[in-house]
Order: sequence, then C-alpha cells, then structure tokens
Amino acid sequence: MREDTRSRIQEIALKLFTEQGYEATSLREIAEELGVTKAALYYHFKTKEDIVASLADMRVADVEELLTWVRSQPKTPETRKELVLRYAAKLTNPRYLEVARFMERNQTAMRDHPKIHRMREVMLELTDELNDPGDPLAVRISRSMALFTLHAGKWMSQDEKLTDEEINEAAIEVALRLMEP
Amino acid sequence: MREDTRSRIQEIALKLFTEQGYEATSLREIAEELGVTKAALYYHFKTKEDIVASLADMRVADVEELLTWVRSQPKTPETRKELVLRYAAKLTNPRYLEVARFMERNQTAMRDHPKIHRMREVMLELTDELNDPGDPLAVRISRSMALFTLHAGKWMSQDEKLTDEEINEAAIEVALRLMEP
DNA sequence: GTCTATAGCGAGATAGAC
DNA sequence: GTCTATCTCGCTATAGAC
Repeated sequence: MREDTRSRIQEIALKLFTEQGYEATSLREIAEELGVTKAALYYHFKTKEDIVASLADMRVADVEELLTWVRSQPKTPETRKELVLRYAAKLTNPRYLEVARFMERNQTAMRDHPKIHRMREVMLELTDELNDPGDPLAVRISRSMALFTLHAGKWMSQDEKLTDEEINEAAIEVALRLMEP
Repeated sequence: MREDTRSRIQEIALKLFTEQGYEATSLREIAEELGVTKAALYYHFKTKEDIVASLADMRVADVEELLTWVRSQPKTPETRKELVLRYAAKLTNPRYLEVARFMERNQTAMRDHPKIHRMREVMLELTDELNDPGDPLAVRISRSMALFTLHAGKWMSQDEKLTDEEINEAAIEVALRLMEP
C-alpha cells in the first residue's frame, strides 16, 4: 500500500532540495525519480514554489504553537528550559528535522519565499524568548545557539551507531548547557 | 584611489551571493552594480565558478595552515584550546568572516564546486581535531559546535552597539566553554 | 578592457489529447 | 491523473569590433 502521489512528490523534493539545493533541482529530476513526466507534477502543485510552501507547512504550525505557549508563560529560567525541551520534542518527528535541514541549507535561495520568510521570523522570535536584552553578549550568544544546536547535534550524529534516544538526550544535554548562566 | 576591477567584482559578487544566493545572482546583476556589461566580467574571470574559486582562495590557505599546525602538536586539551584561539584570530579578518558566511549560506548550491568541497573537508578535519572518538556523544556535539559558534556569534552580533573587540571576546568565551568537559 | 550581438541551452510553466 | 508538445524566458558563455 503506497502513499499518494502528492506525498511522494514532497518526499522526493525534500530529499533532492536538501542534497543538491533548491535551484539546482529541476522539476524534471523530481518527476524522473517519481517515474512520471514533469507535466504531471503540475496537477498536484501549481508551481515549484508551492512544493516548498507545502514543506514549510510541516513546520510552521508547530513552531507558532510553541511561540504562543511561551508567550503565555512568565519569563523565568524554568520557562526557558521547558521551551528547549518542548522544541526538542517536536524535533523527534523525523520529518520536522528534515525540513529544518532543508531550510538551513537553502537559506538564501528561499529568501523571498513568504512561508520560509515567516518561518525564519518565528524562529528568531523563539530565540528572542530565550534571551534577556540586558544579559551580557556572551550569554546571549550562548542561548541563541541552543535551538540550532538541537538541529545540528542530531544532523551530525545520524550515522553514529547509537539509538535515536541516545542522540536525542545528548543533543538536549548540550542545548541545556548553553542555556545555563 | 579605487580598487582594481577584479577586486571590485569579488567584493560585489561576495555581497550578492551572500544576500541573494549564488544561483539567484546573475552575472548581469554583478555587472550592473559594477557599472559595466556582463561581457566585461569574462575578461577578468573565465566563468562564474571562477569567481567563487577566487573567493574560496581567501579562506582555504588559512585553514590548511591551521590544520597543518594542529597535526604537528600533541593532542592535548591545551592544543585544542589554542586551536580555537588561533581560528578566532583568523576570523578577525572581516573578509574571512564574510566568505565563511557566503559558504554557510550556499552550502548545497556549492556542493559540486571543487574548492568549496575542499573547504568543507578541511573544516571537518579541523573539527575532528577538537574531538576524541572515545568521548561521550554530548561532549563531541559540544566541541563540534565550537568553531561554528565563533562564526555565528559574530554574525548575530554585527549590528549590536559594541566594539569588534567586545564581540570577539564574547564569541571566544562561548566557544571555549563548549570545549570544556 | 569594455562593448554589442548572439549562440545555445535548460529551466518553469501551459495547452490540450487521452 | 498523466501524457506529448510547445511557449517563453533568462541564464552562461562566446565572437569579434572598437
């Protein structure tokens, strides 16, 4: 029982965009790997950018939810720690992690894409919630690295002979250490 | 007394490639900003890729020098710390930092470019020198973030009302903390 | 060293048959 | 829902005059 075509396009596009870059990946390549012609793609997505938008949608709602939550909480060290943990929980969804990597690797190419632009904005606001403007610069740099370290820690560990659980815990450990004063 | 045309092409290309992305920046745009036609660019660089190669050259030699140095040293905590400090010293050259940012933002687009490929390779080897294979994963993740944190810490602080010296010290502080056990 | 003109290509996108 | 055929566009790169 195979997935529907729309999902397979997203899956293949995400893979190729991440490996080769967004601009370097043509619709012809995606179609070829899917086993159809590129004209068929246009039945499922109006444009190439629409494919990206559908990928971004996998993340945006999650992060906006976190942002809403954190803003309803008191700005305490405990809230910050909890935010890192909740973000890490979202990241246990492999699709989320893959989309994050795609965005990270194609930052500039995606510069004018509204959905991606919104995503960056939300991530910046989330990072802001981890920081007090009055803190020393070193503290702010350290805290601003926390969420990215969750991503990067997992990316770099993916081919280790370790369980997802172990990788997850290690990434969280480093991220939380970056949050300490 | 203005710079020669070749340097100005590099300068403009570096700026546009970083802001808009490599593929999204056409030679026409570069030429326009320079005030010539794109045909003129081909007198100074054989291809678009050659411009990138000339940019990469600004970094590769520096990093290879560091790699040679660190491999001539005993693998001690002191050597590692000194490597971070020496890398930070290279980063005080604004051009180096800009080229690092260009590469970071255009990773996938530059995937098949030999010079950029070599650069990534050397950076990975440099990061390897900061790690013992036997260390726990959390320690290895932490140490692997150190050099990148020097870049990112500076990028994110560039519009703060602080001196380069203060930014530099803060970034080093965070990077060294990531090196501690 | 810079210009005009253009070759040559592959991209995204569309029309209309099946 | 997928196909063939085609349009249009902008890009890299080159030829050759000045």
